Amino acid sequence: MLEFDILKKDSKTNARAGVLKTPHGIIETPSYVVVGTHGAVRCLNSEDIPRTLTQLIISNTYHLWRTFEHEPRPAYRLVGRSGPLGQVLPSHPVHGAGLDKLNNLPDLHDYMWPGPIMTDSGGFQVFSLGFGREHGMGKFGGIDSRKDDISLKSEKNLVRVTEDGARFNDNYGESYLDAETSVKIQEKLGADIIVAFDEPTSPRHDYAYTKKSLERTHKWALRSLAARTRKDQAMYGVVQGGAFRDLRETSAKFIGAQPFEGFAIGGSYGESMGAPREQMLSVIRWSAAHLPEEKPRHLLGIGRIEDVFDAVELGMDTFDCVIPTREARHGSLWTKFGRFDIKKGVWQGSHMKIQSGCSCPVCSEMKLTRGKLRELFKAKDLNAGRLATIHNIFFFNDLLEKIRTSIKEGRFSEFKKEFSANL
RNA sequence: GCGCCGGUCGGAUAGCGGCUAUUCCAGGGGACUGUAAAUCCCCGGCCCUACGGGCACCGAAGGUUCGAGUCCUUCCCGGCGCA
Repeated sequence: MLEFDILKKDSKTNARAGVLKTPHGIIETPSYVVVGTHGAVRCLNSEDIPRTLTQLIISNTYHLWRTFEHEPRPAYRLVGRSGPLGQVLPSHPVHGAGLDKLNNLPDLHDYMWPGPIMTDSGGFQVFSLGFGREHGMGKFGGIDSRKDDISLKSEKNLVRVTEDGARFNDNYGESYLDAETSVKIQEKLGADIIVAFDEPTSPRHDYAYTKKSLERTHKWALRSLAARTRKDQAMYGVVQGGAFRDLRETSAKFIGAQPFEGFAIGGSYGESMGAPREQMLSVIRWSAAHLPEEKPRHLLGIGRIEDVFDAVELGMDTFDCVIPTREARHGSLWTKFGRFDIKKGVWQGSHMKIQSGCSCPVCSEMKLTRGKLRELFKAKDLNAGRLATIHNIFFFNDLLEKIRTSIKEGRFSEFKKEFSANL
């Protein structure tokens, strides 16, 4: 169901280049994993995805389960079917809702794209809708970046975690998710790689809570394994333990010893115990050291370029992150010299390409200028987000391809240094 | 010339006697890390001993009032109508 071959190990670092084989295609690693939470990469059509060098997409158990239960058509497929680049045809209805929640869930390979897919367990929502909100913590940085006003940082905790699972109270009402339900949903969604149900802890949780939560996550991991009925899906176990070294090591040893086909490192990195970034790198170091070397390792939710370079260096194989897609929608376009905001006045009427020499379809086929893209953003044209998203995803995937090549050619460290210098 | 209507931050707006003048757009700045995010936050007249404070301000000038963008008078400007 999942084969992983390491083709080359870097001599100076723990970086490795490999191939991950799934029933729906192969993934060369290290690889970026594009986020398609609701069963669609936001702003893109199924036809756009193959043009972005994408190898693997991650969708979310919680969101798909909740939206398919309540909405006939998840809102994020509104862009429509694509025609030639630059055109959007009227959207087509996507039917899903009915009476039986689980029966309505689509197989993501039919619904989203036919290539390799992974699904997250919904575990992150236990945190992000729960203590994440209560503590004003996001995935990274320790605060909700959307709010400058400190009084607004803390919001209502919408989750109640018990030993058995998590009770949610979101916009749709109440719901309950546990390891068995998550696996059942993930089996219905049919991804090539599914993830064990876990509880990420907040950086503001103390040692005692983090330890207790970790024990729960381990229990849920075993239950997730036991709940499996399909033989064609791989399952990744998740290492937790906050920023506590002994807990991370314990977790990596425990999870690493279970019959998972791969492993993931999860968590939220905040300011409580030193700089968030250093904290994350330590966590990867502590965890990776105790995971079986021959199996694939995924870093959950991490995604800035510098983070990817460091994570690759520490032996991680795949990374998923909303940065390329979200920033694209928000007007941040990536180039090898860093990112720029396409909405700024300086780009009005500009004849410059997004990035000269870029071989993404938007730059090389459409030859879209910054001025034109800015115009689309200003007009709130749906193609603005779409074209920006295509460019950004291509940029990240292309970068990872270069990283792979550099590892295979034994010059990863040099490439990292060289590329980082321009950012 | 007469009569109506109107002049509020770059544009458009709210405000109908009560303390720091509203909102939207445009403009400037910033954020975004297993997506309740095609989103959110900040700035936007002048001055200062600048995480605070002072002074202005609603076409202009007077007036009424404890208090006026808001009421009155005159003037200026714009639109419409009538001569």
